[in-house]
Amino acid sequence: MAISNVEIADIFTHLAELLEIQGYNAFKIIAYKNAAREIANLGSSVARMVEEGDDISKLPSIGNHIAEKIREIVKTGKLTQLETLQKKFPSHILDLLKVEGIGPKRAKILHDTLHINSLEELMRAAKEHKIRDLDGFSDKIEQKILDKTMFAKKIGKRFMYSVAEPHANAILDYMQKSKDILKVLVAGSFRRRKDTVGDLDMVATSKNPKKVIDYFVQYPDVKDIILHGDTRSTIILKSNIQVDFRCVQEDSYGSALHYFTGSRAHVLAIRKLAVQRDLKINEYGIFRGKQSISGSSEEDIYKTMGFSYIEPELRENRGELEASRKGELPHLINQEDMRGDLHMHTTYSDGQNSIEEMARAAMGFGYEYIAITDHSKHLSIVHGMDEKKLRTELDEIDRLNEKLKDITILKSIEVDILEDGSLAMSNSLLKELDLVVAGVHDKFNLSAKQQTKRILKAMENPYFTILAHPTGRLINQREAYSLDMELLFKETVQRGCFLEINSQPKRLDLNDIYAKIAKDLGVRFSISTDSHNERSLYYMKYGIYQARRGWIEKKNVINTLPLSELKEMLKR
DNA sequence: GCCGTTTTCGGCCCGACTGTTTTCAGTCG
Repeated sequence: MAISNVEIADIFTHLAELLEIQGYNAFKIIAYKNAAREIANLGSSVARMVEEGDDISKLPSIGNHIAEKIREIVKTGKLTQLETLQKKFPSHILDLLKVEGIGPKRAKILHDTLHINSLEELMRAAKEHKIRDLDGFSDKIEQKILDKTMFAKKIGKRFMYSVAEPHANAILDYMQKSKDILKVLVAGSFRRRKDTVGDLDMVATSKNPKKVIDYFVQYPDVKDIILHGDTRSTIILKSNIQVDFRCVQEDSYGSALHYFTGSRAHVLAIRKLAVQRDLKINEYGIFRGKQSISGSSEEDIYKTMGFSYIEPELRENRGELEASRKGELPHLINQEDMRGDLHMHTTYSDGQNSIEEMARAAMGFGYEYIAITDHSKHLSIVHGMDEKKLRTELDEIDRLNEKLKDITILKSIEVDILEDGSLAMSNSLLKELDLVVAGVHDKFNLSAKQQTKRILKAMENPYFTILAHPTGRLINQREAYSLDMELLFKETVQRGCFLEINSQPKRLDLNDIYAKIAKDLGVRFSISTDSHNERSLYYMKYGIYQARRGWIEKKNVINTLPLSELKEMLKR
């Protein structure tokens, strides 16, 4: 399997950080970081481009030097320059940078004078008061390091969107009660609906920022106050989520919101364009000389720079600026577009509610149809159905469709794709179903070649309809299994199958980057909840968020279709 | 190391907060 963009990007990030600690030219370091970001965001596989002889030095932020390094990485799987550096600096030294208050300069001093290379060694040195007398340190900084090192070790993970969400809503609610606040919003990756959130960024307007900040740090759920200035503050909640708060005057709201919504890559790209036009953009507005010419709303910012409004989910510098300028931005899908949910479980397998309970709950969402997709019987699935049990379930669905007039229950199954690519249910039964959702639930460690072959073999079955959670990743728990994604996407289109965007908060699989690649190759999707009880049907919104980040439109999604059209679509 | 609608050289996004700083370096986002 060729090396992934993320792995290549990581190599350049590590290279940049190690060079930074060594005190190399700052702009060279920025160049490596820019290259890393560009590669991580790229829609197509860099390794594949290299193998096919494309000129990667034409890519933004990639010149001849970095292109040569990339070719070395693709060819050998590693970068000699980085290996050499790592021999000099143990890999754990980069952990020091995760401690609040330690940047490259202080990390270098700690390494050079006290030979500190890990968080453990840092903590020991701080406890023994060896740090306070170093150049650039003090007893106060030493104490801060001691406090923060504990924290750095605990964290290091991003929070799932659904975990951050209630905290974001609660603190937003609290801030709205301040009488000094005019407007307030949660910006950052949360507003961009990213599947994981590193911290929460809040932006507010007020005539009296100081008062607002003082109110902010009194939030009852605060564990620690990191920073407490006149216009900004940073706190840590008891849940260990960091919240950055920024307060500006009302005529700067648009630019502040834009800046703190990010992404960094998106904002930097626009700032560069501004510089080319002799303008300056900061969080207070767009300036020509000292004259502010824009800033009160985001629409204003984009218009001044010659763009149509760009939805937060698209702001990743993945082509949205060019698309906006050309008037080719997608019309992103909305929750209201959904007419049904095509993946859910009942007590027939590992779900907690009956078919009727699930159907009635779905009616509450205004759905026209649902598909019941209980598990097939297989070693890895608890309470999976055999043929007899599925037959019983189908009979019950017939009775319920007679009884319930406002919703149609489609007959389906979540069938296992076995290691040899066959499906764990006989075709004589599968052909009676309206659709077949199939998924991989074991043998995650096959090689990319084997895993891809397994799934493509399964798709040869004429009753195969939708591939469930295509990469199997679980956020913060399990990596995606190795697959040749582009081949999978092309074959999916070729065979008239569909890919799922699974809305479970810990799955969100396909993710945004793959969804966009797949869409561009003509793949159509099902966005479904994989609900195991009636309460989780609302997960649909998380799947929609992920789809929007993947530039997905209503027309790309089959469960936005009216039932009659959906049925046509499901015929292979 | 990258990049170019005055440039193949000389720039590189921009500002707030902290510490102990009397004018700024380091860090962070």
